[in-house]
Amino acid sequence: MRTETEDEELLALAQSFRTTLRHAVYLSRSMDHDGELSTMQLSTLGMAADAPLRVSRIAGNLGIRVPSATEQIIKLEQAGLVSRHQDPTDSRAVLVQLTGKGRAAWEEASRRRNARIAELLGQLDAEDRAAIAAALPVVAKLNRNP
Amino acid sequence: MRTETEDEELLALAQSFRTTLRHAVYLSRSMDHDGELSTMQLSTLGMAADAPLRVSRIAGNLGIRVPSATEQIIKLEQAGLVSRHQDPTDSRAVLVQLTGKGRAAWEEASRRRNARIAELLGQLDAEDRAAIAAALPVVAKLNRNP
DNA sequence: TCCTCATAGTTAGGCAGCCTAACATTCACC
DNA sequence: GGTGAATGTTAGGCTGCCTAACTATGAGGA
Repeated sequence: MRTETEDEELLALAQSFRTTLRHAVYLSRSMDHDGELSTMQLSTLGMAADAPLRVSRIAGNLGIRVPSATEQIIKLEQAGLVSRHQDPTDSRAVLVQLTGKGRAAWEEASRRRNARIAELLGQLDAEDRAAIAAALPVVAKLNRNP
Repeated sequence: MRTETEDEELLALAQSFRTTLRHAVYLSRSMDHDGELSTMQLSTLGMAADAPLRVSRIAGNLGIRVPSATEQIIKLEQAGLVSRHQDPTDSRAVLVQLTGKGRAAWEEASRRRNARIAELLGQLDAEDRAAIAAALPVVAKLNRNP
């Protein structure tokens, strides 16, 4: 059973969390112009980097609908970064695969973006960095729950 | 002077941070349909809640350009949530002020959104919540630096 | 005073990214 | 073999951001 005080503390934490979520979105947006690839496109490439992936899986992982994913993938295809093939085990499905150019672009953009974030995090002292490091896995949990 | 190992650790942290940033954006987007007000609109109302605010200040706080802020504010005005007045001390400037209806809508939406986040955070154990709480102020620092 | 430059905001036009609805195709199962 | 589910694509629309161009006002010097 939860007490009233605990509920109030939780709400206060939620309030701060909400503000920080907004900050995170700004941060993310400010990172979004490191070159030609948007964050979403970068994520898409990153997913397909390990193995060819279905459109529906990409959409699911990105948290967007299938038509929106199709749109992004078509753009990436037109840029020569991915190729689309029919899934041999299910002709309805389409497998999205990185091209050589796509892999190179992904690695380069990924490297550059990590460097920019590292620079940002490098301005923090060790204690603050530790706080960040401890919180990262927890945020991932939050996304799996709902 | 920074060692190579430290640099590598920093890059690894940056990589995780980047992933989590994406998670945060998803979380934020999933919160974005709790009613009629978008996150940006909610933030705008929140800013004007304390005192009437200039359009340029709102844009700056939101991290967007002035014309984009004007657009949002006009929508809020049309919805009857804010009013716009010429600044008496500078006729070029426009002060954005909450209406009664705007304040009520903001409080209601804010309360609802906090409750949803609290519910999410409530699923975490105390240790995880502490990790989140410790990291929140650090993210705010990151936004002030760049 | 008047001229010039800076500042505040709006308008116009464009683009990216997301959505739903409707559709074709294929699969799975009875 | 026929029916319903699953996978993508297409079409159309909306939101929210941007830059460029404009108006109006303020500030400061010749």
